Amino acid sequence: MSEITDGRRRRRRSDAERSAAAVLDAAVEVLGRHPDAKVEQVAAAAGVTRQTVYAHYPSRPLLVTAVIDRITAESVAALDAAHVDNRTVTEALLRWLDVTWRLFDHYPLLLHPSVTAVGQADSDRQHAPVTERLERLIRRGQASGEFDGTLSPAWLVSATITLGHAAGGEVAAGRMTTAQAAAALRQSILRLYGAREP
Amino acid sequence: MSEITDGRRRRRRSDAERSAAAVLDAAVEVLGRHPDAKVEQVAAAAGVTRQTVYAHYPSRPLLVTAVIDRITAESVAALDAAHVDNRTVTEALLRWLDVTWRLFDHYPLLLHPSVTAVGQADSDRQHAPVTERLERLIRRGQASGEFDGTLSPAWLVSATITLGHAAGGEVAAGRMTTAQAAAALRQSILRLYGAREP
DNA sequence: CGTTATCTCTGACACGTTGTCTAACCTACC
DNA sequence: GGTAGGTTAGACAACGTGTCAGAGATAACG
Repeated sequence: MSEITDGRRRRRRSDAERSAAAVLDAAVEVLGRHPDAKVEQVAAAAGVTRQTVYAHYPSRPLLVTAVIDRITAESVAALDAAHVDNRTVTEALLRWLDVTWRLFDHYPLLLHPSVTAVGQADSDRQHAPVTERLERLIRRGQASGEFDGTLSPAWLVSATITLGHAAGGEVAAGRMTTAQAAAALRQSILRLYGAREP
Repeated sequence: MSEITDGRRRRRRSDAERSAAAVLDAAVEVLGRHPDAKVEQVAAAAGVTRQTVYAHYPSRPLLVTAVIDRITAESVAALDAAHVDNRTVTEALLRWLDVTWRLFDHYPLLLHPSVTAVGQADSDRQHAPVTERLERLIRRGQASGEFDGTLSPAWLVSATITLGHAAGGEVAAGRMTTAQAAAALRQSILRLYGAREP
Protein backbone atom coordinates (compact mmCIF):
# COMPACT_ATOMS: atom_id res chain seq x y z
CA MET A 1 0.00 0.00 0.00
CA SER A 2 2.67 2.53 0.96
CA GLU A 3 4.89 1.28 -1.85
CA ILE A 4 6.16 3.29 -4.77
CA THR A 5 3.38 3.59 -7.34
CA ASP A 6 5.52 4.59 -10.26
CA GLY A 7 9.15 3.72 -10.94
CA ARG A 8 10.41 7.24 -10.41
CA ARG A 9 8.09 8.52 -7.70
CA ARG A 10 8.82 9.21 -4.06
CA ARG A 11 6.99 7.33 -1.37
CA ARG A 12 4.21 8.64 0.83
CA ARG A 13 5.40 11.22 3.33
CA SER A 14 5.39 10.45 7.02
CA ASP A 15 3.20 13.40 8.00
CA ALA A 16 0.55 12.22 5.56
CA GLU A 17 0.63 8.85 7.25
CA ARG A 18 0.21 10.52 10.63
CA SER A 19 -2.64 12.70 9.43
CA ALA A 20 -4.51 9.77 7.95
CA ALA A 21 -4.07 7.84 11.18
CA ALA A 22 -5.17 10.80 13.29
CA VAL A 23 -8.26 11.23 11.15
CA LEU A 24 -9.18 7.58 11.41
CA ASP A 25 -8.63 7.53 15.17
CA ALA A 26 -10.74 10.63 15.57
CA ALA A 27 -13.43 9.21 13.31
CA VAL A 28 -13.62 6.00 15.33
CA GLU A 29 -14.08 8.04 18.49
CA VAL A 30 -16.44 10.68 17.15
CA LEU A 31 -18.48 8.72 14.63
CA GLY A 32 -18.41 5.57 16.72
CA ARG A 33 -20.20 7.35 19.53
CA HIS A 34 -22.11 10.00 17.58
CA PRO A 35 -23.01 8.53 14.22
CA ASP A 36 -24.53 11.80 13.01
CA ALA A 37 -21.39 13.83 13.60
CA LYS A 38 -20.36 16.00 10.69
CA VAL A 39 -17.09 15.76 8.82
CA GLU A 40 -16.12 19.11 10.31
CA GLN A 41 -16.27 17.65 13.82
CA VAL A 42 -14.15 14.69 12.91
CA ALA A 43 -11.60 17.04 11.40
CA ALA A 44 -11.57 19.16 14.54
CA ALA A 45 -11.11 16.10 16.74
CA ALA A 46 -8.21 15.04 14.55
CA GLY A 47 -6.64 18.48 14.78
CA VAL A 48 -6.89 18.88 11.05
CA THR A 49 -8.89 20.73 8.41
CA ARG A 50 -11.97 19.38 6.75
CA GLN A 51 -10.15 19.42 3.41
CA THR A 52 -7.45 17.20 4.84
CA VAL A 53 -10.02 14.65 5.87
CA TYR A 54 -11.25 14.60 2.29
CA ALA A 55 -7.67 14.26 1.10
CA HIS A 56 -7.44 10.89 2.85
CA TYR A 57 -11.08 9.76 2.72
CA PRO A 58 -12.76 11.04 -0.43
CA SER A 59 -16.27 10.96 0.98
CA ARG A 60 -18.08 10.63 4.26
CA PRO A 61 -19.42 7.15 3.49
CA LEU A 62 -15.90 5.95 2.74
CA LEU A 63 -14.76 7.33 6.06
CA VAL A 64 -17.54 5.49 7.81
CA THR A 65 -16.51 2.35 5.97
CA ALA A 66 -12.98 2.74 7.26
CA VAL A 67 -14.30 3.20 10.79
CA ILE A 68 -16.38 0.05 10.57
CA ASP A 69 -13.40 -1.85 9.24
CA ARG A 70 -11.37 -0.72 12.21
CA ILE A 71 -14.09 -1.69 14.65
CA THR A 72 -14.50 -5.03 12.94
CA ALA A 73 -10.82 -5.73 13.37
CA GLU A 74 -11.15 -4.85 17.05
CA SER A 75 -14.09 -7.18 17.34
CA VAL A 76 -12.29 -10.05 15.71
CA ALA A 77 -9.42 -9.60 18.11
CA ALA A 78 -11.81 -9.60 21.05
CA LEU A 79 -13.57 -12.70 19.78
CA ASP A 80 -10.34 -14.54 19.24
CA ALA A 81 -9.15 -13.54 22.67
CA ALA A 82 -12.35 -15.07 24.05
CA HIS A 83 -11.39 -18.36 22.41
CA VAL A 84 -14.81 -18.77 20.94
CA ASP A 85 -13.82 -21.80 18.96
CA ASN A 86 -12.71 -24.24 21.63
CA ARG A 87 -15.57 -24.72 24.02
CA THR A 88 -19.00 -26.19 24.26
CA VAL A 89 -20.94 -24.71 21.40
CA THR A 90 -23.48 -23.15 23.72
CA GLU A 91 -20.79 -21.67 25.90
CA ALA A 92 -18.99 -20.31 22.89
CA LEU A 93 -22.24 -18.82 21.68
CA LEU A 94 -22.80 -17.04 24.96
CA ARG A 95 -19.30 -15.66 24.79
CA TRP A 96 -19.89 -14.47 21.27
CA LEU A 97 -23.02 -12.67 22.41
CA ASP A 98 -21.20 -11.15 25.33
CA VAL A 99 -18.39 -9.76 23.23
CA THR A 100 -20.58 -8.33 20.49
CA TRP A 101 -22.99 -6.93 23.03
CA ARG A 102 -20.19 -4.94 24.59
CA LEU A 103 -19.25 -3.61 21.17
CA PHE A 104 -22.77 -2.38 20.48
CA ASP A 105 -22.65 -0.66 23.79
CA HIS A 106 -19.35 1.02 23.02
CA TYR A 107 -20.09 2.01 19.42
CA PRO A 108 -23.64 3.25 18.88
CA LEU A 109 -22.62 3.63 15.25
CA LEU A 110 -23.17 -0.10 14.92
CA LEU A 111 -26.82 0.38 15.84
CA HIS A 112 -27.26 3.31 13.54
CA PRO A 113 -29.65 3.24 10.57
CA SER A 114 -26.97 4.08 8.03
CA VAL A 115 -25.10 0.94 9.02
CA THR A 116 -27.98 -1.24 10.12
CA ALA A 117 -30.04 -0.58 7.00
CA VAL A 118 -31.32 -3.62 5.22
CA GLY A 119 -30.00 -3.95 1.69
CA GLN A 120 -26.43 -3.04 2.67
CA ALA A 121 -24.20 -5.30 0.63
CA ASP A 122 -20.96 -3.62 1.80
CA SER A 123 -22.07 -3.70 5.38
CA ASP A 124 -22.53 -7.44 5.12
CA ARG A 125 -19.14 -7.93 3.52
CA GLN A 126 -17.58 -5.79 6.19
CA HIS A 127 -18.97 -7.68 9.12
CA ALA A 128 -18.18 -10.99 7.53
CA PRO A 129 -15.22 -11.75 9.79
CA VAL A 130 -17.46 -11.44 12.82
CA THR A 131 -20.51 -13.18 11.41
CA GLU A 132 -18.42 -15.97 9.95
CA ARG A 133 -17.36 -16.98 13.43
CA LEU A 134 -20.94 -17.11 14.53
CA GLU A 135 -22.02 -19.09 11.51
CA ARG A 136 -19.22 -21.58 12.10
CA LEU A 137 -20.45 -21.95 15.65
CA ILE A 138 -23.99 -22.57 14.52
CA ARG A 139 -22.89 -25.18 12.01
CA ARG A 140 -20.88 -26.89 14.68
CA GLY A 141 -23.86 -26.93 17.02
CA GLN A 142 -26.22 -28.21 14.38
CA ALA A 143 -23.80 -30.96 13.36
CA SER A 144 -23.38 -32.12 16.93
CA GLY A 145 -27.12 -32.09 17.50
CA GLU A 146 -26.77 -29.50 20.21
CA PHE A 147 -28.82 -27.09 18.06
CA ASP A 148 -31.78 -27.97 15.91
CA GLY A 149 -30.89 -28.09 12.21
CA THR A 150 -34.11 -26.94 10.60
CA LEU A 151 -33.35 -23.27 10.19
CA SER A 152 -30.41 -22.33 7.99
CA PRO A 153 -27.27 -20.99 9.65
CA ALA A 154 -27.28 -17.92 7.42
CA TRP A 155 -30.76 -16.96 8.55
CA LEU A 156 -29.90 -17.62 12.18
CA VAL A 157 -26.95 -15.27 11.86
CA SER A 158 -29.16 -12.49 10.51
CA ALA A 159 -31.74 -13.16 13.16
CA THR A 160 -29.14 -13.07 15.91
CA ILE A 161 -27.75 -9.75 14.81
CA THR A 162 -31.13 -8.15 14.45
CA LEU A 163 -32.18 -9.40 17.88
CA GLY A 164 -29.01 -7.86 19.23
CA HIS A 165 -30.05 -4.55 17.72
CA ALA A 166 -33.50 -4.89 19.21
CA ALA A 167 -32.09 -5.62 22.64
CA GLY A 168 -29.84 -2.59 22.34
CA GLY A 169 -32.85 -0.56 21.33
CA GLU A 170 -34.81 -1.62 24.39
CA VAL A 171 -31.98 -0.43 26.59
CA ALA A 172 -31.62 2.81 24.67
CA ALA A 173 -35.36 3.42 24.98
CA GLY A 174 -35.20 2.83 28.72
CA ARG A 175 -37.63 -0.06 28.59
CA MET A 176 -35.09 -2.58 29.89
CA THR A 177 -31.89 -2.48 31.89
CA THR A 178 -28.74 -3.69 30.23
CA ALA A 179 -28.81 -6.83 32.35
CA GLN A 180 -32.43 -7.58 31.48
CA ALA A 181 -31.85 -7.06 27.80
CA ALA A 182 -28.76 -9.23 27.81
CA ALA A 183 -30.62 -12.00 29.59
CA ALA A 184 -33.60 -11.78 27.26
CA LEU A 185 -31.26 -11.82 24.30
CA ARG A 186 -29.44 -14.92 25.52
CA GLN A 187 -32.61 -16.83 26.15
CA SER A 188 -34.16 -15.74 22.87
CA ILE A 189 -31.15 -16.84 20.88
CA LEU A 190 -31.00 -20.22 22.57
CA ARG A 191 -34.65 -20.83 21.83
CA LEU A 192 -34.26 -19.64 18.29
CA TYR A 193 -31.42 -22.06 17.71
CA GLY A 194 -33.41 -24.89 19.20
CA ALA A 195 -30.76 -25.42 21.84
CA ARG A 196 -31.38 -27.92 24.60
CA GLU A 197 -31.79 -25.72 27.64
CA PRO A 198 -29.30 -26.39 30.43
CA MET B 1 -61.12 19.31 13.30
CA SER B 2 -62.77 21.18 10.43
CA GLU B 3 -64.82 23.21 12.88
CA ILE B 4 -64.78 26.94 13.19
CA THR B 5 -61.81 27.93 15.29
CA ASP B 6 -62.98 31.40 16.12
CA GLY B 7 -66.49 32.67 16.50
CA ARG B 8 -66.43 34.83 13.40
CA ARG B 9 -64.21 32.79 11.04
CA ARG B 10 -65.05 30.92 7.86
CA ARG B 11 -64.51 27.19 7.65
CA ARG B 12 -61.75 25.45 5.74
CA ARG B 13 -62.11 25.69 1.98
CA SER B 14 -62.95 22.56 0.02
CA ASP B 15 -60.00 22.84 -2.36
CA ALA B 16 -57.66 22.95 0.61
CA GLU B 17 -59.24 19.76 1.82
CA ARG B 18 -58.75 18.17 -1.58
CA SER B 19 -55.15 19.33 -1.83
CA ALA B 20 -54.28 17.96 1.57
CA ALA B 21 -55.86 14.65 0.68
CA ALA B 22 -54.08 14.51 -2.68
CA VAL B 23 -50.78 15.23 -0.99
CA LEU B 24 -51.29 12.51 1.58
CA ASP B 25 -52.39 9.99 -1.04
CA ALA B 26 -49.37 10.81 -3.16
CA ALA B 27 -47.09 10.63 -0.14
CA VAL B 28 -48.37 7.20 0.79
CA GLU B 29 -47.66 5.99 -2.74
CA VAL B 30 -44.34 7.71 -3.28
CA LEU B 31 -42.82 7.61 0.18
CA GLY B 32 -44.34 4.25 0.97
CA ARG B 33 -42.46 2.69 -1.91
CA HIS B 34 -39.45 4.98 -2.13
CA PRO B 35 -38.67 6.21 1.36
CA ASP B 36 -35.88 8.49 0.14
CA ALA B 37 -38.10 10.40 -2.25
CA LYS B 38 -37.85 14.17 -1.96
CA VAL B 39 -40.68 16.51 -1.09
CA GLU B 40 -40.57 17.80 -4.65
CA GLN B 41 -41.47 14.35 -6.00
CA VAL B 42 -44.36 13.96 -3.63
CA ALA B 43 -45.64 17.36 -4.71
CA ALA B 44 -45.36 16.39 -8.38
CA ALA B 45 -47.22 13.15 -7.79
CA ALA B 46 -49.95 15.10 -6.03
CA GLY B 47 -50.16 17.58 -8.89
CA VAL B 48 -49.24 20.38 -6.59
CA THR B 49 -46.34 22.69 -5.75
CA ARG B 50 -43.74 21.96 -3.13
CA GLN B 51 -44.91 25.00 -1.18
CA THR B 52 -48.43 23.63 -1.08
CA VAL B 53 -47.14 20.44 0.47
CA TYR B 54 -45.51 22.53 3.16
CA ALA B 55 -48.75 24.44 3.61
CA HIS B 56 -50.43 21.23 4.76
CA TYR B 57 -47.51 19.36 6.29
CA PRO B 58 -45.03 21.81 7.80
CA SER B 59 -42.03 19.50 7.49
CA ARG B 60 -40.96 16.33 5.79
CA PRO B 61 -40.87 14.32 9.03
CA LEU B 62 -44.42 15.38 9.80
CA LEU B 63 -45.49 14.23 6.37
CA VAL B 64 -43.83 10.87 6.96
CA THR B 65 -45.66 10.68 10.27
CA ALA B 66 -48.95 11.22 8.52
CA VAL B 67 -48.10 8.52 6.00
CA ILE B 68 -47.30 6.05 8.75
CA ASP B 69 -50.53 6.90 10.50
CA ARG B 70 -52.42 6.17 7.33
CA ILE B 71 -50.64 2.88 6.82
CA THR B 72 -51.21 1.94 10.44
CA ALA B 73 -54.92 2.51 10.02
CA GLU B 74 -54.86 0.30 6.94
CA SER B 75 -53.03 -2.36 8.89
CA VAL B 76 -55.46 -2.30 11.74
CA ALA B 77 -58.31 -2.73 9.32
CA ALA B 78 -56.55 -5.67 7.69
CA LEU B 79 -55.85 -7.25 11.06
CA ASP B 80 -59.40 -6.84 12.22
CA ALA B 81 -60.66 -8.28 8.95
CA ALA B 82 -58.46 -11.31 9.62
CA HIS B 83 -60.28 -11.81 12.91
CA VAL B 84 -57.05 -12.20 14.77
CA ASP B 85 -58.74 -12.32 18.12
CA ASN B 86 -61.07 -15.30 17.82
CA ARG B 87 -58.92 -18.29 16.99
CA THR B 88 -56.32 -20.58 18.40
CA VAL B 89 -53.55 -18.34 19.62
CA THR B 90 -51.02 -19.93 17.34
CA GLU B 91 -53.30 -19.64 14.35
CA ALA B 92 -54.03 -16.04 15.18
CA LEU B 93 -50.33 -15.40 15.47
CA LEU B 94 -49.66 -16.84 12.06
CA ARG B 95 -52.39 -14.64 10.64
CA TRP B 96 -50.89 -11.63 12.29
CA LEU B 97 -47.54 -12.45 10.75
CA ASP B 98 -49.12 -12.96 7.37
CA VAL B 99 -50.89 -9.62 7.37
CA THR B 100 -47.95 -7.59 8.59
CA TRP B 101 -45.60 -9.41 6.24
CA ARG B 102 -47.71 -8.30 3.31
CA LEU B 103 -47.57 -4.74 4.56
CA PHE B 104 -43.79 -4.75 4.76
CA ASP B 105 -43.77 -6.04 1.24
CA HIS B 106 -46.07 -3.30 0.03
CA TYR B 107 -44.50 -0.41 1.91
CA PRO B 108 -40.71 -0.52 2.01
CA LEU B 109 -40.96 2.65 4.06
CA LEU B 110 -41.76 0.43 7.01
CA LEU B 111 -38.37 -1.22 6.65
CA HIS B 112 -36.55 2.06 6.24
CA PRO B 113 -33.95 3.27 8.74
CA SER B 114 -35.71 6.55 9.42
CA VAL B 115 -38.73 4.62 10.67
CA THR B 116 -37.01 1.52 11.98
CA ALA B 117 -34.38 3.43 13.93
CA VAL B 118 -33.98 2.43 17.53
CA GLY B 119 -34.82 5.23 19.96
CA GLN B 120 -37.95 6.25 18.06
CA ALA B 121 -40.52 7.11 20.68
CA ASP B 122 -43.07 8.43 18.18
CA SER B 123 -42.64 5.46 15.95
CA ASP B 124 -43.51 3.21 18.86
CA ARG B 125 -46.55 5.25 19.73
CA GLN B 126 -47.63 5.20 16.11
CA HIS B 127 -47.47 1.49 15.69
CA ALA B 128 -49.14 0.86 19.00
CA PRO B 129 -52.49 -0.16 17.52
CA VAL B 130 -50.75 -2.91 15.58
CA THR B 131 -48.34 -4.05 18.26
CA GLU B 132 -51.04 -3.99 20.88
CA ARG B 133 -52.91 -6.69 19.04
CA LEU B 134 -49.80 -8.81 18.96
CA GLU B 135 -49.07 -8.24 22.61
CA ARG B 136 -52.60 -9.21 23.53
CA LEU B 137 -52.15 -12.39 21.54
CA ILE B 138 -48.92 -13.20 23.32
CA ARG B 139 -50.49 -12.64 26.73
CA ARG B 140 -53.36 -14.88 25.78
CA GLY B 141 -50.97 -17.60 24.64
CA GLN B 142 -48.84 -17.33 27.75
CA ALA B 143 -51.88 -17.43 30.01
CA SER B 144 -53.23 -20.53 28.32
CA GLY B 145 -49.85 -22.23 28.48
CA GLU B 146 -49.69 -22.45 24.73
CA PHE B 147 -46.63 -20.19 24.85
CA ASP B 148 -43.86 -20.24 27.40
CA GLY B 149 -44.13 -17.40 29.89
CA THR B 150 -40.52 -16.69 30.70
CA LEU B 151 -39.89 -13.87 28.26
CA SER B 152 -41.90 -10.70 28.66
CA PRO B 153 -44.60 -9.95 26.10
CA ALA B 154 -43.14 -6.50 25.46
CA TRP B 155 -39.77 -7.95 24.53
CA LEU B 156 -41.36 -10.60 22.37
CA VAL B 157 -43.21 -7.91 20.47
CA SER B 158 -39.96 -6.04 19.78
CA ALA B 159 -38.23 -9.24 18.82
CA THR B 160 -41.03 -10.21 16.47
CA ILE B 161 -40.95 -6.92 14.66
CA THR B 162 -37.20 -6.89 14.29
CA LEU B 163 -37.22 -10.46 13.00
CA GLY B 164 -39.81 -9.36 10.49
CA HIS B 165 -37.45 -6.64 9.35
CA ALA B 166 -34.61 -9.12 9.09
CA ALA B 167 -36.69 -11.50 7.03
CA GLY B 168 -37.66 -8.64 4.74
CA GLY B 169 -34.00 -7.74 4.47
CA GLU B 170 -33.04 -11.25 3.41
CA VAL B 171 -35.57 -11.07 0.62
CA ALA B 172 -34.45 -7.61 -0.42
CA ALA B 173 -30.83 -8.79 -0.46
CA GLY B 174 -31.76 -11.72 -2.65
CA ARG B 175 -30.57 -14.28 -0.14
CA MET B 176 -33.98 -15.83 0.36
CA THR B 177 -37.19 -16.05 -1.59
CA THR B 178 -40.28 -14.50 -0.10
CA ALA B 179 -41.66 -17.94 0.69
CA GLN B 180 -38.45 -19.06 2.37
CA ALA B 181 -38.24 -15.92 4.44
CA ALA B 182 -41.87 -16.16 5.49
CA ALA B 183 -41.40 -19.78 6.51
CA ALA B 184 -38.21 -19.06 8.43
CA LEU B 185 -39.93 -16.15 10.14
CA ARG B 186 -42.90 -18.25 11.22
CA GLN B 187 -40.75 -21.00 12.62
CA SER B 188 -38.42 -18.56 14.34
CA ILE B 189 -41.27 -16.76 16.02
CA LEU B 190 -42.88 -19.96 17.22
CA ARG B 191 -39.59 -21.10 18.73
CA LEU B 192 -39.00 -17.72 20.27
CA TYR B 193 -42.38 -17.79 21.93
CA GLY B 194 -41.78 -21.28 23.22
CA ALA B 195 -44.82 -22.54 21.36
CA ARG B 196 -45.56 -26.23 21.33
CA GLU B 197 -44.91 -27.22 17.74
CA PRO B 198 -47.87 -28.75 15.91
C1' DC C 1 -74.51 38.47 -7.66
C1' DG C 2 -70.26 40.69 -5.68
C1' DT C 3 -67.12 40.81 -1.82
C1' DT C 4 -63.78 38.72 0.81
C1' DA C 5 -61.09 35.52 2.97
C1' DT C 6 -58.60 31.64 1.76
C1' DC C 7 -55.72 28.87 -1.16
C1' DT C 8 -52.27 28.02 -4.75
C1' DC C 9 -48.55 29.36 -7.50
C1' DT C 10 -44.30 31.74 -8.96
C1' DG C 11 -39.96 33.15 -7.75
C1' DA C 12 -36.78 34.11 -4.56
C1' DC C 13 -33.83 33.37 -0.69
C1' DA C 14 -31.49 31.50 3.84
C1' DC C 15 -29.48 27.57 5.72
C1' DG C 16 -26.55 23.52 6.54
C1' DT C 17 -23.78 19.85 4.73
C1' DT C 18 -21.13 17.61 1.29
C1' DG C 19 -17.70 17.77 -1.96
C1' DT C 20 -14.38 20.42 -5.23
C1' DC C 21 -10.98 23.75 -6.50
C1' DT C 22 -7.14 27.05 -6.29
C1' DA C 23 -3.39 29.49 -4.52
C1' DA C 24 -0.34 30.06 -0.75
C1' DC C 25 2.34 28.15 2.51
C1' DC C 26 4.86 24.27 5.18
C1' DT C 27 7.92 20.41 5.59
C1' DA C 28 9.71 15.86 4.97
C1' DC C 29 12.84 13.79 1.91
C1' DC C 30 16.86 13.14 -1.22
C1' DG D 1 18.78 23.50 -0.55
C1' DG D 2 15.68 22.19 -3.99
C1' DT D 3 11.55 19.78 -4.87
C1' DA D 4 7.72 16.86 -4.54
C1' DG D 5 4.20 16.16 -1.51
C1' DG D 6 1.12 17.78 2.28
C1' DT D 7 -1.76 21.10 4.64
C1' DT D 8 -4.29 25.30 4.95
C1' DA D 9 -7.41 29.20 4.06
C1' DG D 10 -10.99 30.80 1.38
C1' DA D 11 -14.20 30.27 -2.14
C1' DC D 12 -17.73 28.11 -4.50
C1' DA D 13 -21.32 24.71 -6.63
C1' DA D 14 -24.83 21.42 -5.68
C1' DC D 15 -28.70 19.79 -3.26
C1' DG D 16 -32.53 19.41 -0.11
C1' DT D 17 -35.20 21.63 3.45
C1' DG D 18 -37.82 25.25 4.97
C1' DT D 19 -39.49 30.31 4.68
C1' DC D 20 -41.36 34.45 2.73
C1' DA D 21 -43.78 37.93 -0.19
C1' DG D 22 -46.74 39.00 -3.79
C1' DA D 23 -49.84 38.06 -7.63
C1' DG D 24 -53.56 35.47 -9.25
C1' DA D 25 -57.37 32.16 -8.74
C1' DT D 26 -61.52 30.51 -6.34
C1' DA D 27 -64.58 28.85 -2.87
C1' DA D 28 -67.62 30.58 0.70
C1' DC D 29 -70.63 33.91 2.42
C1' DG D 30 -74.06 37.55 2.53
